[in-house]
Amino acid sequence: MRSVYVDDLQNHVGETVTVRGWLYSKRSSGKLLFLIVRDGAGLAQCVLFKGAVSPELFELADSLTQESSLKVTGEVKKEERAPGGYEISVTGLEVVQITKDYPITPKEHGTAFLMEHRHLWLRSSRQHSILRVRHEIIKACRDFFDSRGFTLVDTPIFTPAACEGTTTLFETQYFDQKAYLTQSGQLYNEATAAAFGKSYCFGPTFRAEKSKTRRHLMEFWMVEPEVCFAELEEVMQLAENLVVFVVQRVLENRQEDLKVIERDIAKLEQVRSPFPRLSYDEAVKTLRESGSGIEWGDDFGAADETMLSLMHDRPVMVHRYPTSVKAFYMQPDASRPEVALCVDVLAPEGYGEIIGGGQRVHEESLLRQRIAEHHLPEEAFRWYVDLRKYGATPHGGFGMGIERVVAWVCGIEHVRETIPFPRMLYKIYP
RNA sequence: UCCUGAGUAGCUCAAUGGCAGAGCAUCCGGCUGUUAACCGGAGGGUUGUAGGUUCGAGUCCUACCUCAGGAGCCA
Repeated sequence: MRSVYVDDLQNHVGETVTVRGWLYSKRSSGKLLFLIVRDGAGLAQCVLFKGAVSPELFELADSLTQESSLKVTGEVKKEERAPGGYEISVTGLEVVQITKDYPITPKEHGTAFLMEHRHLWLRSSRQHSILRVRHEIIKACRDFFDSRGFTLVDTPIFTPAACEGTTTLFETQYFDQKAYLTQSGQLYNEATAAAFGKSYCFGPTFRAEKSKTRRHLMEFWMVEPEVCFAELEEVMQLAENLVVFVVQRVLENRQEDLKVIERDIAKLEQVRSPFPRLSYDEAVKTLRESGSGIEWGDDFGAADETMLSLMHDRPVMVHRYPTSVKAFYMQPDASRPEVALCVDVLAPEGYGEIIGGGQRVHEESLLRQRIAEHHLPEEAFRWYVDLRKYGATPHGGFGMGIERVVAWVCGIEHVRETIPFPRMLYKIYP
């Protein structure tokens, strides 16, 4: 018998096919039995009339429990009343395993309970849709860079030194020496960009900060492009184009999933170029007028970022932060060295920072000075300084946090639902 | 790390210091077009842990544990 996936049923109307999957739910009105079968591609309603099938088959179907694995065979019919528009009239059923006491029932549950059962929660339609949007976003990022001449060049997960000296890193043993899990591929990207002209990396990132908010994970994914000869303006344009492209692709390909998640599509349709741009100076002025106690020189607090994010209907780009609140490698503005040539992209609707980046220091002497000022180990950065000795160019790039983008695009509260198995503060199960 | 809140049936939640409850799930019965189906019945409890106050504690007090929300921290 021909096995098909549920999203392909429309091409098999009138044929007898087999669907392999799990029982999502069951409804019965006496001699009429509806099985909703989930196969990963979709949900299919399967129907049995007592009398029209053998008593054994009806009995077997009636004994199925939620999440039992099975192979169901029957004729595909177009049926308006069925979710998805197609229905299978069951003529055969093979039970692979009867499931007992599946913990997640069709009723409501708290997030603590659901996170404890994350390995099973992934089967629920809402979680399933969120992760399909995540897949689309990741694929869109790769397509965006691949079609613009970027080369994917992966950067290492194990790194030899606490590079920036700012974030707290996860320390691990690397034979007889200490190593740290990467907090960013950016420094290595600068080396690969000088080899490939423009490059990007896409991988997991680790931060040991004890952050406990809806925007933070200990392990998350970042896509980081780096472009030689690019100055701040070019970096900002690239970031804007990427965000527009990604949102557009989700709107094109994942309408069904956005519907399941109940996302307000109109808000995403507003995400078009050009994005509003705001210098840090202007942002501080606006925030102070709105009642924030922020002083020039402070980094934005969570409330400030949310406020800025709520002021616009599309992502807003904030550029030229004070050099003192940014990383050591940020290139200072030549006309105003107290500000850095950097940019953050804040997603609308209160979601906040999804991208951070800018132009990097490209002069050897200035970089050496910065390394000294930040008390960073000179030896660990020897290779990084080398990049400024051999064919230095102005260059820049940014990092985009995938989970924050998924949370924003899906319109969900917390980043923990945007990654299959979130690593949270003190929580590493399952 | 700090602040706030919550832990009661498998799940989601009620219960003025005075008999431990409901809905869903499970099991049994009924129903030929259901959409979180519906209707009837049954079983299901060391009220997070340890101590204390009280004639009497799920409820009040103390400590601890766990979870949630937020802050700080965080290219």
